Amino acid sequence: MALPPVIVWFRQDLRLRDHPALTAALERGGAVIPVFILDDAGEGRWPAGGATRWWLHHSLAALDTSLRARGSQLVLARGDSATVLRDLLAATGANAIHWNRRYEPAAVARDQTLKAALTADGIEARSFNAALLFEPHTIANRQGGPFQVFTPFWRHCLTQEFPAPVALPAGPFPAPARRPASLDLAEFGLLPRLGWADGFGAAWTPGEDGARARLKTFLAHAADAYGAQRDLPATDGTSQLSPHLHFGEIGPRQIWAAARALARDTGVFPSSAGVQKFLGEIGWREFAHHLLWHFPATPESPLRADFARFRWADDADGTRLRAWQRGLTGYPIVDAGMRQLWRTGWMHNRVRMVAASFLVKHLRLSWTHGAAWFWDTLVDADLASNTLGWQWSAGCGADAAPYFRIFAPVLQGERFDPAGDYVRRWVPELATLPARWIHQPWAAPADVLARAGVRLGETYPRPVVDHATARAEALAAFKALRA
DNA sequence: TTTTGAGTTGTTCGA
DNA sequence: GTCGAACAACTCAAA
Repeated sequence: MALPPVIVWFRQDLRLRDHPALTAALERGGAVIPVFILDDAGEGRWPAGGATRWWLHHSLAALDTSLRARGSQLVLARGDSATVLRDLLAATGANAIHWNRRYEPAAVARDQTLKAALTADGIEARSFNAALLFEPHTIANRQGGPFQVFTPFWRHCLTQEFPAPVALPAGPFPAPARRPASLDLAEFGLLPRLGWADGFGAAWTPGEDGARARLKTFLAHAADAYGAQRDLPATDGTSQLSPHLHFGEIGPRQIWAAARALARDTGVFPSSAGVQKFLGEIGWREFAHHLLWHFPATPESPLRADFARFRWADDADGTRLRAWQRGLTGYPIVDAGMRQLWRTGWMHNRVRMVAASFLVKHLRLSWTHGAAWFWDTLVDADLASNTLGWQWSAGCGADAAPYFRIFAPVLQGERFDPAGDYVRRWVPELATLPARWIHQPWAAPADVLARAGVRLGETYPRPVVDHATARAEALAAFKALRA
């Protein structure tokens, strides 16, 4: 009598290496049935946005290819997760389900209910940690509560131990006697009907192999210089691992192990200040997930409750929001970022901060508008990171920027894109403007504009708000909140 | 137990 | 041109 098969429920862990749920299933010795369920309703208010759906399509294809190379294949299903899993149990004779945990409020609630119900019915439901260095409930301050400031959080984390990544299971994977039916990937309808994602494929390689290649390239070429280069949007100074991390094509423990391996040559860990800074970013991702787990209302509500009564600007017809979304604010660094986002599904981190500050401070539109737009357009849209980032920018979250920190778009452009290469690339109508004026075309002499073929208000917009005025109004509005 | 110092990413103003 | 101060308020942890 063969052992009953085990269902391995893939979610945001689309890899085979360092996959504790899969490894534990294989160790039982029976067949494994890998399944992915598209369950939008189960995501609560945050079903995957357009750009992440594009990524998910390709990542699922890559995972299926990897599984087929091991004699297995990914079962695709759509609908209520619990119902699908119950049907699969019945159809395959499986008596156990394994999954790696998620930390978004809707997923946590769903998984807890499901686990209790399955256990009550005698089905073994086991969950594992593949997404984080530490389980959120194991990291607490002296008072026993969650850290709300990054530095003490991370300092504390660095004193704690976490397991090494789980090795790639040896193949082939035992297949079940009865293979359940699967949808075709195309039936998920994850790819956009319109062509807005046409440029994504040139920029990204979704899937575990793509993630590993990206990490390898980054550690070999960019990590040591990360500290300085990461702030320059015209260069490839960042790791660009965020979408791979979101879908769990690679996990933080693997990244940690790879950085440690790199340090073997020097005998020092981390091997350089750049690597240390990069690992700190892994720490921020960790911080974001822990905060979301502790404060599940934060995707919609400010962590600092007094912000709920902040008076945002009136934008009833959506003019301001649309100008920001389309990259037509008249501030080149902001517009370049918003257009890079639209074209590639990604925006450089430095420019995200500038664009976010501009929306919240200069346009005084709620951070929730920005969070919603990023959620739909970023290939790395992640509820934990998106929430932390926007609340940080607005000054209403954990360890948030002080209200008077208002990024000056011209200054930021001149400081971090001094030659204007980034602006030229994404705002082609300014491409031939000299660097002296490229971050403030409205101030350029008429003959300079004419030679560059720029007609303000026609080929490129005038600034939607005046910086000095908007800054003063934002300072007053945010200060009033304090009173 | 209480006090104290420090804390991702900035800008402007005035000396 | 450079530099320090001011722009709050609160959490956390070390002393």
